Amino acid sequence: MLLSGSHVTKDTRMIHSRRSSLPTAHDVARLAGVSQSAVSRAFTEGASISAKTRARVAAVADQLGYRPNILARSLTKQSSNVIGVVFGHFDNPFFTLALDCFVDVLSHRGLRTLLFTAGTNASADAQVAELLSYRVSAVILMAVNLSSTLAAECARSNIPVVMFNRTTGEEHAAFTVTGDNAAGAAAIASRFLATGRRRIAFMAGYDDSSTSHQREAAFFAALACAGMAEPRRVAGNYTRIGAIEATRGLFASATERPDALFCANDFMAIAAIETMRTEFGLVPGRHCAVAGFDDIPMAAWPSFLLTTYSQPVDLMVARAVAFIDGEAGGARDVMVQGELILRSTA
Amino acid sequence: MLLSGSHVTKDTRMIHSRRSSLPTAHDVARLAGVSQSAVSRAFTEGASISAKTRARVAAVADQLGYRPNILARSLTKQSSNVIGVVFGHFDNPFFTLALDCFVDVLSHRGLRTLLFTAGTNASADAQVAELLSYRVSAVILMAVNLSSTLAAECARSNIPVVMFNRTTGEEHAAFTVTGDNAAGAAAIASRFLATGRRRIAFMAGYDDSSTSHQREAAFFAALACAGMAEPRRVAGNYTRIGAIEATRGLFASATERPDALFCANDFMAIAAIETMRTEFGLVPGRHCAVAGFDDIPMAAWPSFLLTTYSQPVDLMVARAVAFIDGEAGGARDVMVQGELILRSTA
DNA sequence: ATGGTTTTTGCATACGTATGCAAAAACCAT
DNA sequence: ATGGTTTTTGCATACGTATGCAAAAACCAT
Repeated sequence: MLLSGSHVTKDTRMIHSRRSSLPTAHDVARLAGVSQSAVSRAFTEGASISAKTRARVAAVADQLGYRPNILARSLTKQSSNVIGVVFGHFDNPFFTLALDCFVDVLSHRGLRTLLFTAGTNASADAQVAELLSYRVSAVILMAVNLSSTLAAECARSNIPVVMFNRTTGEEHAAFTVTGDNAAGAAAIASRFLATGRRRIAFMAGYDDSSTSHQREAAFFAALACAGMAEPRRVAGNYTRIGAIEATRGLFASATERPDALFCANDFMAIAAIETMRTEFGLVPGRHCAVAGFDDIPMAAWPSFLLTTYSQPVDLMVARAVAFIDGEAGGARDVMVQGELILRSTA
Repeated sequence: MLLSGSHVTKDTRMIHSRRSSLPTAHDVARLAGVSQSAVSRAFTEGASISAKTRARVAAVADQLGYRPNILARSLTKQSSNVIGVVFGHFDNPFFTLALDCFVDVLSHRGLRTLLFTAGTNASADAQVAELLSYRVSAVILMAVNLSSTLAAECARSNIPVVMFNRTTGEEHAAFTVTGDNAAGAAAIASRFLATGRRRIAFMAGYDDSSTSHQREAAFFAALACAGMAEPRRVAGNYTRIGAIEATRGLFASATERPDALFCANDFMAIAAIETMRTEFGLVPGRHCAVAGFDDIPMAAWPSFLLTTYSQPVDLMVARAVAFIDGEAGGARDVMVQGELILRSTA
């Protein structure tokens, strides 16, 4: 009898429900001699239950390996504890850092992250529609856009939408968290002018990006204000290859080469630095000043030592999460201050 | 009457359920004059329903903005379509690339990604326990470890666990996908020897990492086989700062400096290259050969041009997903071949 | 038109949990 | 011990969907 392995296995399984899946609150209730309600209450903070029953339930639950089914809980609670994140730029460390930070901060609040990806400069409509059917508690869009119709649909369902590092033309379509694009661009313009740069160029991100637009506008305005002619403009589309090609375009003709270049983010600026060095033999900071935006960790690496304007990721993430928590005090658009970080490229 | 805005608002809301949340299948059924079952069937591939009813339901659903509640669906279907991913290394591009790839491949199969983070060299037990209560369909562990007891609990619940770029001592505790650590390390040893390197060093990852162990063992074995003395060994713990400090340790004394260094991954190798250059004035590839592991995109950047052994991310991800799909044909451990990528550092 | 076959439909119920409500139990002051 | 108050408990039901089953409808060949 002791050798009847299949019998033993079956017995063990029968402790749980019939399909060898995870045990339910009913299983625990039966074994603990209480009602299913009691089991539910034992796992609910502050529920009406005596310490004794809670302990008994906990013991049995432990024995069976019971954990409440969050799907079922979400169904009755009408809230899922899940935050949908739509993500686009895995190649840019600024965003992977922010994602890391988001997952971490959210998890400390008992919130989970359901991750979606959007094509680089596409709108996140498809992903957000999908997120709606997961009944997420909130949506975070990291550098992706959203149509106003879908934003309205989220609003109608009381699902807050936070746009991270992006703004939208629409009024109050979503919460927004951004760095100080205007101040940063202006600070970099000042730096270029103060260090005697005169043939200034700008490398844009991609067209649908509000950050690129705002940085460009403020940069151009600051230069115009100082009486400079309009700078040369190339587009790197926030990609490495785009930035490399844009840099080649800028320096192709040996005459009229720029002596200063502001790239709309660090990721492109680093590509520009490398291209200037290896393809044109230029020394960034001497032959041509280079500045970026974000202050990603890589900007401080000795290979680059990039001058840039910082976007404090931790703080931006904290602000975004405050929106979700409804702790933003009525604000809908938050701008986080950064600072000019001078290194050796400008 | 037309000015009675609140009345209008209330009316609009009443189309949906009472709490201004998303409409349900019952709402759609009522308006379309069919049963809730019909609505469910209209949204179920291959269900028994006439084209006419399906069209009518679709029209009403569209009008109301109805989407099936996936939480409820998961509850009845006993499967969630959600894959839990536990992630540790946001700083190493190899893993962010892999994560991007995972999310993409999974989404094309209708699977969603619930993302958790684990402390760098910690075990993922807490996260996996949490994942169990979300009734995920599978768990992917990216470079994190899992206790055998929790692996057993997953097995008991029929939840496949895939360890990505990590193996476990336990037999059959989980599926594993790895690169060819042994072949890669051996290839790099050969390269060092063939190019006349004699004072060879190795930089390990962290102690709990099977990849670091396997690369070290094969590297040491290959050198021993060629009659070399045991190489110097430092540990960079797979972090940038660790790698920088380890490099300083290696080159601190001007005598007995190594003339070749194999780092257990590219991320550390790049930090080593920078440190050698900027702090010791050495030219990687000339004064000291440097090799890494992974072939992350950055390894090909002109600033580094790192010789390395590749781990094809796409293929590794595809293999991991095959395990989840049960399409692995009974295999439990898969090793993906890479190749030695010669650039200028070795 | 008939009777048989196939398709479509709705009813009833299940999935696993949370919770309002009333009943039961425990407590407590006298 | 009593009656009142507070705490704890279980019952019943809801959350929103999927699906087996039987009934209804549609189809089809003669």
